[in-house]
Amino acid sequence: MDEIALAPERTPAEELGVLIKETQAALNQRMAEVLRPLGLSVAQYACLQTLHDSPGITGSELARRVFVSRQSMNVLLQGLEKRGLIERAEEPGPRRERSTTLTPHAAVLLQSARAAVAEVAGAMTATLDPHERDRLQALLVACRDALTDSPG
Amino acid sequence: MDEIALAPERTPAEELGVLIKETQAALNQRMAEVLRPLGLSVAQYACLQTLHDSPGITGSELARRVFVSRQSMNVLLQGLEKRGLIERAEEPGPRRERSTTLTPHAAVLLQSARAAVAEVAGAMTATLDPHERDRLQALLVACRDALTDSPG
DNA sequence: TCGTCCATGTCAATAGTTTGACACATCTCG
DNA sequence: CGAGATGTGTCAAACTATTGACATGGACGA
Repeated sequence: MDEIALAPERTPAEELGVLIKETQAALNQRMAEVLRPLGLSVAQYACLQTLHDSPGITGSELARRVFVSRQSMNVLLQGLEKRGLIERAEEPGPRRERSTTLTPHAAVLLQSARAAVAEVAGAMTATLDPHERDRLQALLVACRDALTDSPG
Repeated sequence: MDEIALAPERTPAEELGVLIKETQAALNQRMAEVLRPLGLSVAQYACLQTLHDSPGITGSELARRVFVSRQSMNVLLQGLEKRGLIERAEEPGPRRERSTTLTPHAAVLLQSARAAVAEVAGAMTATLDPHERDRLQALLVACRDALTDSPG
């Protein structure tokens, strides 16, 4: 009763691709859930967190790290500025860039957000021992680099 | 000169989270690049591929598997229908569902798309031997399940 | 020095997605 | 049998993000 196998099966590599998407989607959803009570979207959190790690960074660089266009990052920053979470330098910098930094208010909020996100991430890797975690990290780095290096 | 470590460092689990996002973003971008010449977006490809694996599936179920709302899946399907890639049953089914199937034209197109995507996925795992691939898959499954089981 | 090139910031238009709401059909349980 | 719960399809509005375009301000090389 089997159909003739004209349709090729899904390769292991493809299954890995959908698995990565599934995992990322689940992680994103859980993060959105725990960040919602704080009034933050995942993109906003990533923005604040990156800004905390690299203060005074430019908007375009921020956009690259968060994987959005610099235009959407701009509107995102406008929203955060209105809420008093960030401050942008008025004086245009070396090129034309406006240095962006977190306000004390944002630093406090970020602490709560970080705790919530860390809990989600911890739950994700709860069943993994440290060795397995390192192994997973190394394998993912290999996949990411293989994807980003090849195109040029 | 060290600042007091009020700001907690990023935990290994969190680094894993951003790594998953980076890998998924890179994969998505590469897929978009190779699918663009075929006139397909990544979402459209995922839709056709899922429909190929499970013919006659309902739109809502399709939306769940592709991780979009059933409303956006609806407009997505409308676009595919106009291009003659899918056909939706007029007769409302058991509940109110309209069975959706691929047209022969879509099957041909999907073959090219599958080949292109398989190449990208293969490049991603090129540096991994089969054993490492299986290990990565098992670890990702553990992470995904830990995220989807806990909330309920 | 000057012209070309690159990068940032921003505006406008467009496309894609989500949220909220409603009608309809089925299932389930009292 | 009947009322509520559940699931599907669809419309409208709001939101988010992308693409395209432009001005501005350095950087680099002839």
